[in-house]
Parts: sequence; structure tokens; C-alpha cells
Amino acid sequence: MGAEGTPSALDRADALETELKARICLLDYAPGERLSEAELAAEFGISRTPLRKVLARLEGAGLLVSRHGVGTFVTELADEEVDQTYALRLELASLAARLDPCPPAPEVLSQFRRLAERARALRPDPDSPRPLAQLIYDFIQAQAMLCANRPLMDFATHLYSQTARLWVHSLYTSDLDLAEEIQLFAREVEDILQALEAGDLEAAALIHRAHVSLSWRRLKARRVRH
Amino acid sequence: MGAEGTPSALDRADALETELKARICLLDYAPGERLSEAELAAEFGISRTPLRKVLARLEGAGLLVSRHGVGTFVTELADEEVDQTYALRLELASLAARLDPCPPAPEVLSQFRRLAERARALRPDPDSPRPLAQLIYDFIQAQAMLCANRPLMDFATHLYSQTARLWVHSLYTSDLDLAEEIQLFAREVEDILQALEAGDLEAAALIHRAHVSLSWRRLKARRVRH
DNA sequence: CTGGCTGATGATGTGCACAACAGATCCGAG
DNA sequence: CTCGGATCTGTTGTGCACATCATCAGCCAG
Repeated sequence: MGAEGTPSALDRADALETELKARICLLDYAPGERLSEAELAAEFGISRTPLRKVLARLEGAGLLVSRHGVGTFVTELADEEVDQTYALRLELASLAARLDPCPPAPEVLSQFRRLAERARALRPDPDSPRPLAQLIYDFIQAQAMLCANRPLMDFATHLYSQTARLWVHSLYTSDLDLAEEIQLFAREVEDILQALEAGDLEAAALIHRAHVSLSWRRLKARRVRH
Repeated sequence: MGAEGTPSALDRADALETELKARICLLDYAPGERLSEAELAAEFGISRTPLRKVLARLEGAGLLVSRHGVGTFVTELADEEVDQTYALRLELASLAARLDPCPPAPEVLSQFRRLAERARALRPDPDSPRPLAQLIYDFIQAQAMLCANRPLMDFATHLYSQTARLWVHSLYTSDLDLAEEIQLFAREVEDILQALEAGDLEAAALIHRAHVSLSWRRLKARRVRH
């Protein structure tokens, strides 16, 4: 029998989807970049058929778009859509605390402590902002545990995955300052952790909302410079 | 050459997805029912391969779930999920008016007038609540035009498609009174139309929110009876 | 020299045959 | 009569070959 994980077909598809989604959000694939079905299939050691099933789902989620005879591309977001998405994320942050606040389990708390620890230890890597991107990615997923309303949190995570690409892209192009972003994020995690330990989920949500708002503002400031 | 519509491959897939989504929401396929890939492929005159692409997207949207060697099934929602979804829809209704309210274009207004007309003309069909379901389905999609924030309205429509199945199901099982629901809906459209003609989008949103809330309450009342 | 056209090329989309899998059915031993 | 297990049937999942489409390079007519 398999030592632990069941390498069943459906699980493999889910794992593949998670992997590809992470690659897109963490900008291993840049917006507008073409993904080769053949190459991906070869990399994962499967045929194009099951791979295409995963790609179809990612296309449904708005992360990819495939054009017949041309290729499959990572979607690019228009400025207007980015603004709308950020505006939504602001509101959803408040909603999460108001709708079905979930008293943080001890393990969730320790998860946030580890995140804070990682944030403190993070030093700017001049070559790549990926460690920070990965950290925030994990942070967003941990935060989804703070509200029992699954549809809401799923959607919030989905919205983040939309804006993440653009945000990380700005780090790559040095439109945002990596060291500054690291420091800001570390502060956010510390503050939220403090609120969580005090059992004040609303405060945690407000802090998050404030940071999303500030992040949005920095992105907009970059935009006018171009 | 082609009279009008381009019967391109991608369009066909989109049309198919829209059709299947409608069938699920309007309860042509009941929750828990099995869909045969072979039968559907035959009905639409295509092979299983492109059909499966559409099914994969619907599965990603949470409307279907397929189990290897068993079948593809319309998902069933737990009571808890229904409550969370309704709670969300309430909040999103308010958000739509506050975030990016969209002054209704004349054609949107006339669209609502037609909806109101259809609602007035609707008589309870003892055999099937489908006409009402179809009308509300169209109403929800028209309402998506009232707010420029596309991610928000897409999500609201998505949430509706989740609760719609359960709601229509309650009509089929006579847990909800069809004549009463028709009358209530007609009132909602009339009231919203009045608010729109006065240019008061916030009032329209509040009316809709109130009706969603009342609809939720009726569903919950049914639930305890079982 | 220029402009349009045609063929080559490589991409995604499709159809089909087969593998993997779950559940029901049937048969036989006790 | 009951229970257990092998088998059989129908389903989704996978691999592969081919169709369809868009792009671009190269060529030929003007």
C-alpha cells in the first residue's frame, strides 16, 4: 500500500491545480506569458488530456485564457479591474469579522506565530521577491481560517490571487521597494497576531483592511509614474 | 458568409456552459442527480472531450462533482452552507450600491420594465415552477448591470446560482407556495423598478436585500418542518 | 522595391479507443 | 437459507492521433 498519501487520480489533479495556481500568483509565470501544454504535460509526466482539465478550471477562475491556434496565456488585469478588486477586498475584510468570526484555534494561533517569525527573519533578496510573495501567500491562506463563512473566504482568497500577480510584478520591476514591503508586512503580521492573541477578531480584520488599503495606494502611486 | 453568429469552437463551449448552468439552476437537473457524459455529448452532437472541458469548469464553480467510476453529480448544499451563502448575498446587495453604483442606462431600465411585465403576467403553473425560476434567473442577470464592479457582480451571480437550486427545489416539493412566491417577486420587481426610475440605486439595493432576507427566512421556516 | 499571397509551422481543440475504478449481480459453498 | 466472493457492467480518467486555427516567413507578381 502507499506509505501515506493516496496517489489517486483526483488528488493528483487537485495538487496540480494548486501548484499551477501558486506558480501564477508567485509570478513564476508572468502575466501575458504563454504556457505550453506540451511542456507542462511533459514536466508532470502526464498526457495533455488531464493537464487540459486543470487548465480549463484555471481558465474558469480567470487566471488563464487560451486562444485556439495561438497559446494559453496568463491573464493580465486592466487597471480598472485591479481597482475594483482592491475595493472589494477592503469590504470583504470587514465582512469576515462581522459575518461568521471564528475564534482562532490554538493551532491557528501558532501558525500565525510562525508566520510572524518568518517575516522577522526575512531579509531582502536582491535577486527575487519570491520569498516575500510566498510568505504573503501562506498568510492569506492562514487568514482564511479566521472566518467560518467558507464562500466568503474562498472568494477573498480568489480575489487575492488576482491582485497578487500584479503586486509581485511591481516588486520585480522595482516599482515597489522590497525592503519597505517586507518591513510593512512584518508589522502587519505582528499587529494581527497581537489582536488574535487578545481574541479581538474585529481588530485583526481592521488591521488587515488598513494594510490592503495602503498597499493599494502604493500601487496606484506607482501607476501614475508610468 | 455566416449569417450572423460565428459558430467558433470557443463560443460553442461558452454557450454550452451557459446552457448547462441554467439547467442546473432551473432544476432541470435536480441536486444529487447523475449526469451522463455520454448522453450529454450525444445530445449536443459533440464528443466527450470538449464536453468534459465544460464539466471541469462547472466542477470548479462548485456546481458539479464527478467521482471516478461512479458518475458526475449535481452538488447538494448543506444547510449551513446555504445559510452562509444567504448571509453573504445580503451583504453584497448593500455593497453593490455603495461600491460602484452604475446609473441605469435606458435599455437596462426597459429591461426591468419587461421583467416587471412578465412578472405581472405570470400565472401559477401547477405542473412546474420553471417559468418563475427562469424569470428570477433573468432578473438576477439584469441586476448585475446595476453595478460596475464586475468581480462583485460576478460573485453575486455565482452565489445566486448556488442558492437557486435549493430554492427552486423547495418550490417543486411544495415546501414553498408558488402563487405566493410569484406575487412576492412581482412586488419586488415593481418596487425596484420604481426606485430605478427615480435614479435611487441605494433604495433598489435595499429592496432587493430585504427580499433576499425574507426569502431566506421562508426557507428556514420550511427547514424546521422536516 | 513593394505588396499581397501562399505554404510551412506550431499551437490548441476534437474524436476515439482503452485503462482504472466502483457498484451491482450472480453463483456457489457452508 | 445465508453469506462470501468473483465477475460483469457501466462510469469517469487517460493517452494518442488528427483536425482546425493563427501566425509568420518566403516568394512571386506588379
